[in-house]
Amino acid sequence: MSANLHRTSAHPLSPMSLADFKVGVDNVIFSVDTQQNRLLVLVVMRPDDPFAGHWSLPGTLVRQGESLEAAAYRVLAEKIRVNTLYLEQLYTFGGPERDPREAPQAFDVRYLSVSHFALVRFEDAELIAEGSGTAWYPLAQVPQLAFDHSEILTYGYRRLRNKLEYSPIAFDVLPEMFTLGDLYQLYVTVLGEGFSDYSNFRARLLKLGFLQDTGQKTSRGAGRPASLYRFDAAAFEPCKDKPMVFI
Amino acid sequence: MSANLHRTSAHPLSPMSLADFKVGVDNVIFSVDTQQNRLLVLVVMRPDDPFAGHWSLPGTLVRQGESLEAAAYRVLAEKIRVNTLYLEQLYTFGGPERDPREAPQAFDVRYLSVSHFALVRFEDAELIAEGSGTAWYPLAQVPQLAFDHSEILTYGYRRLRNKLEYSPIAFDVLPEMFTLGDLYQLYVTVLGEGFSDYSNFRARLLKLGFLQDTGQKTSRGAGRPASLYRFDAAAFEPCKDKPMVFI
DNA sequence: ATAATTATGGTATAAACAACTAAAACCCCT
DNA sequence: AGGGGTTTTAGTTGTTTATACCATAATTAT
Repeated sequence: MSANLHRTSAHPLSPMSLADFKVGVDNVIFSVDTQQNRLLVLVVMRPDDPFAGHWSLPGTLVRQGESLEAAAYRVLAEKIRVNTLYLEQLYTFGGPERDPREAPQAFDVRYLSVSHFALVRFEDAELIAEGSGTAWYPLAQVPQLAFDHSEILTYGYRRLRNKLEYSPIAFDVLPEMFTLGDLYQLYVTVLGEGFSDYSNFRARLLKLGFLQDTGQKTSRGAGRPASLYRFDAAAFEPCKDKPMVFI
Repeated sequence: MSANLHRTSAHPLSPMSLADFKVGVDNVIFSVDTQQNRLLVLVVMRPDDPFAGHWSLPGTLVRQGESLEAAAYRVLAEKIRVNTLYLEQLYTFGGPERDPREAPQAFDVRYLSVSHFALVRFEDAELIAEGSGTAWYPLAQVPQLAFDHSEILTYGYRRLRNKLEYSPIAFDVLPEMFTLGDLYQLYVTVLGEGFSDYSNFRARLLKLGFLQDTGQKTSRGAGRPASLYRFDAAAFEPCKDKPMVFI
């Protein structure tokens, strides 16, 4: 190992000191079932040890020449077929004790997890190889997960709430045209009630000015038909970094 | 390489597909010089190739048995002596082309940077080995940095602004007792003016109720003596996740 | 028709924001 | 000792915004 591998310190390295890593990505993939108003998380059954037979977040090890983001998209694509989604990096978990394969004496390999967070449209998210160990779980009913994945999930849920409050990610998973009721239901399902009643939510969102009325109406069951709106990304620009709702 | 190294996919691996990583941490270390009202960034001169003679963020490779956070604290401790600080993980940069040592054909090692963000108290941050390649630069005058470190710095500055707006990190680097003027100056130095004038800033912060008046006064030069306040962490709890100022 | 249901468009009240003004308590200088 | 400059402190006022609540419109179900 040559000295210039060491990037910033001027000290020469003792040959045993650097760790070698395998880097994985683990995805917290959320979806909102607007039929049943449930917030769902995608989990997979581990086929092999360690934690064989336990649920975990979908993940993979990063391949040669593959970016972290590409690996995250690949994991997602291996589990579900979906076109409409939002994905971003979440946090990197890398303590030396997070994986039981890293026995204290076995200092030859360490595992690092660059976790990602995704929100996908439930209606067109088609599970690949359903029944064989891939499942949507309502958030409150997700079982204990392998490794430190439960901790990652907690972190991801916090990010989801934050994103929904400050970013227009809802429109990445809503249909092209949607009603204000659809939008409100999505928010209630994720954030719970108590952030705003429907009437005030409506007034606030419309005032922000990035929802354009398409003129079309929809009639779904009883009640007055609702107007269909479209998200106007350009008109959203001034609203960036400002909260859309207050929790 | 045994099959159970592969963590979640059921497919067997071709032996060449996984990447081996060296993992580094690179720190964006900010400090506020309240004497001159300047926001400073710590940079170090690279002694070796690649980018020998260029400035970069202080960083190091992660050692065996060392957590990411521990590595970040170690880098910081190697460059400055400081007791009072805030540190958190920022983002992980890991594209396969971010380091020139990763030649397209040389797929044997990849470099990953788990960047961290820190804010330290300038008054008791003592540079180690000053003159020999460690320097505080005002943010606007930071030169082009090695690798993708300029991008990391931009990311870190965005995080700093965000943290200051929503979190009580200012009190991690202010003295135990401080005046409202001190606090305001810190905010102005980082955020620029235009978020609130001093009078309204005062009224807002005091109303939030987590600043307790110590009863003591300080007299620094001309003008009426200012009250000294202390940050009350317990009283801050209800204010968590609510913005302290509006940009 | 009538009731139930859902969408829409308000109002009133209280709180918060923004710009500004005035007083208080110190320093320094003559 | 007194007056001018400086900085902290404490407001005032007009405008905007959040919150709770209500009335009406347009549809489906009975």
